[in-house]
Amino acid sequence: MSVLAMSAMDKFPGTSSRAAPAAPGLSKRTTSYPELLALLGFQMTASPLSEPMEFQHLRLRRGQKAFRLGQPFESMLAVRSGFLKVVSIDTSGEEKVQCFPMKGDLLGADGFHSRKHVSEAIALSDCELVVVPFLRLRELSRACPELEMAIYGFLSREICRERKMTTMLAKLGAEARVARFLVATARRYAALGYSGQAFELRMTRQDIGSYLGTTLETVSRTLTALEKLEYISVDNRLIVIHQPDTLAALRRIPPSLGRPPPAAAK
Amino acid sequence: MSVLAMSAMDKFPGTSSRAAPAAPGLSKRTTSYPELLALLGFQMTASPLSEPMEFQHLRLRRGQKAFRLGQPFESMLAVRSGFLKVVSIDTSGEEKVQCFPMKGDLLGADGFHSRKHVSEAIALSDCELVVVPFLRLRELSRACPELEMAIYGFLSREICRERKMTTMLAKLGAEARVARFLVATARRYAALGYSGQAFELRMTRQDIGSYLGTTLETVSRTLTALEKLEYISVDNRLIVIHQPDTLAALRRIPPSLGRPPPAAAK
DNA sequence: CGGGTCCTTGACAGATTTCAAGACGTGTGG
DNA sequence: CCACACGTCTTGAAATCTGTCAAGGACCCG
Repeated sequence: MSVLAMSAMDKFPGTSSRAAPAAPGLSKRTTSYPELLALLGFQMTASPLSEPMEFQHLRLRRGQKAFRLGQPFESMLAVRSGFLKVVSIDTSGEEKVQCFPMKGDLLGADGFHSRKHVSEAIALSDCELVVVPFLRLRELSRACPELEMAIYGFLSREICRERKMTTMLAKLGAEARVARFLVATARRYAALGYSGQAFELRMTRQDIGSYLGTTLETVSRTLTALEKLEYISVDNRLIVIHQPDTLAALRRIPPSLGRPPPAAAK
Repeated sequence: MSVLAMSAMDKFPGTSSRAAPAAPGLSKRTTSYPELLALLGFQMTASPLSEPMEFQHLRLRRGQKAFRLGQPFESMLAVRSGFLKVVSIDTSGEEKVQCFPMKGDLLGADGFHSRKHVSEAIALSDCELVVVPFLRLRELSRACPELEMAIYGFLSREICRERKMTTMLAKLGAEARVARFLVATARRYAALGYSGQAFELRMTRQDIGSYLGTTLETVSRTLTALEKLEYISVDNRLIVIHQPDTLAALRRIPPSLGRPPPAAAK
């Protein structure tokens, strides 16, 4: 029941050499500092480092956790490949999906403050992450003022994103939120060089509902309705977007369309 | 209609010596670096500065804006006294109250990223703010690594707060959100040394509704219901909290209580 | 004393959740 | 290869919450 109840039974990922079968582990592969900057999209003029610096990788299989609630915050994690969800768990046990990180995203910014992770990161597919130790980051930002600014910018961007999220939750109906989620997801895929037109959702309807502040039923119904309107095609988790602009601007679905008419039209 | 449409007609606050009657202005008073750190709650071991550093003040009268949408981001602002609201305005003109800063809060963290303000800060009362130029901050953090960490911590805390907000918006009903808003507001007053039991709201019902993702009517009705339950007392903007713990734990108000019964009880 | 803003309250429509049942899909073990 | 079990997804109907529209009252400022 307590937040701390679990901390004793969880191994810190990667610290044990003889890892349990289902435990995540450090891989022998590494990523160099310049590679890391490129992965995160920090466009900086080279790196003025005296010595080369390498960052270890963390491999996760589907369902494994990159970090757990209450675990001490020691590193940030950059996603090199794969898909995850970050779930916050408040004191009363309520869970909420906070984001769906993918390639190029950086996890753990929320832990800076309390020095403990206040959420869990769960792999939705096999993943390869780059471990960026907090202390290492501190050294680097000292040596390279541009990195410091980039980190400020990164954190600030995260704040902007969260504010957009609160605005979306506060002002839009559930259907519009689902529509925008699809568009946003499409854009993220497109930005990585994949198709922004057709893609596969890696999370369940329930995860989407949790993220968007609605129920899995509403997500499902909305997808069906959007398909009937021919804005999208849905085949289980396969999504094809036909009218991204319409979706992005959508505020509500006319009652008569897509949804079953109320028996007898009045 | 455009975001940029207004930028030309707005004077940058404090830059003109002959300020318009209703324009905010720089005051001659200043705050020293150590004072600023104390104001923001940064608990750091003194300041290893060679030369003393003073920060100018910005005075606002009720209704004036500390910064406007689209204005270049040059400074952060620390609240020394008074109350404000920060309102974001998206491309389609939708406004949403993002937060209600008060003494000790720092405004403008969202502007770091785009180098432009993406929101407006409006004084709900006369205010005195401390202007913290971005570039100055950069110098200081170079000289003082502890400050750099404090800034990371500050930004990280902001992210955590926003995440709590999205969780609240996503998981709680409107009545519970209003109840928690009251408790949170009470705690903020208490943290500043004021009474956390009785206080005055500085914002309108509409502002609260915008902040909480509901309507002013629902806010008003909920306050009335909570008063009937004797969890609080309401006298216009004066709030007295009788049962903070009950309020904090409240999830919904039983239909029969507080609200007018549906004509004939079934 | 006006005029305006802010607040309360009621009635109704509409959106969303809840509860329930069944279909679909996938992976496992026989 | 099939059957089964499980998690996931869809769909329906009813209950509930919340927004919308409307009207009146309270309050403040000039």
